[in-house]
Amino acid sequence: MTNIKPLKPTESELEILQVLWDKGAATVRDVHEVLSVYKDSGYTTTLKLMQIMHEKGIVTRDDSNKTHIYKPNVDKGKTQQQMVGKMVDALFGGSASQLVMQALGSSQPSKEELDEIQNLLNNLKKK
Amino acid sequence: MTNIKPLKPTESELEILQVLWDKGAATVRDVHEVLSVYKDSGYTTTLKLMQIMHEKGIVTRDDSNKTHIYKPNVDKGKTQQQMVGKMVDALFGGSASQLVMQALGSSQPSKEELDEIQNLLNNLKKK
DNA sequence: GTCATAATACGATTTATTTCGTAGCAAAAT
DNA sequence: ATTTTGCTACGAAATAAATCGTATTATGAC
Repeated sequence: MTNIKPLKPTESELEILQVLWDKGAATVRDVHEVLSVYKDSGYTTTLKLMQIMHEKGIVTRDDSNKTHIYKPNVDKGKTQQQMVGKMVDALFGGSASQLVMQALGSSQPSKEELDEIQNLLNNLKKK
Repeated sequence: MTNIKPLKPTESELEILQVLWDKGAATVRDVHEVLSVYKDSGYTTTLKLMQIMHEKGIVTRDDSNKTHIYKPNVDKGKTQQQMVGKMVDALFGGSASQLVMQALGSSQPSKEELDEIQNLLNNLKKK
């Protein structure tokens, strides 16, 4: 069972989840190493955040060894969906396609990405 | 001049901006009336928030009369772009097309919307 | 076995955000 | 003219989020 109620991770929690989703499992140090590339907060800050996330149930952890191993306990897709939904409501008057237009228009998607989107679009059109 | 630096409106500020973008201009009471449909914070809370937004330059106001008139001072499109960008970074590893896939996949776009997106897609492909 | 290293725990502080209460004032109603 | 109403100003409290410092402990190197 992975997440039931609409949790709303904070900004920092999201950054940490990114890493956990990417790696599948990681220690605090692993995560901190990644974050420290673009943030300059200290190690214990990351530690504290991950401890809080554990309390909240956002991550699980294996503390059978001295160095704990953390895993995400919320589904990436579900979380994305929730956050996108919130943004669509808050900023695009409920219209997801408006958001799509905005996102597509102001990024530089590669040919591969465009093809991928085209495929999805074709599938949607069939129905 | 409408906004230079990447301002990042808070959650509440975004709610207020929604109303201002929609109405073009509004008094504190106007805004509060709308918000109070789905929030239950008091009038002075809305007032204070709008005063802060004014200090920050997010809104302008005409205080030549006793009842002040507020207008948005950040561009809706720009703000959407910024917020979407933030979300793309925070949740989609920087890939806008991933966000697009997510948004498209989990909404039910109408035929018209799909066509509109297709057009945009065609334009992007030309380059 | 001692020491250095690297980890967790956790309280406290800082910073940001939201909320409200109270005071003061102008305009309208009586 | 007095009262009531509806507004702004603004300090302060409440809440939430992020940050850090210090204490403690386990593990591995020597």
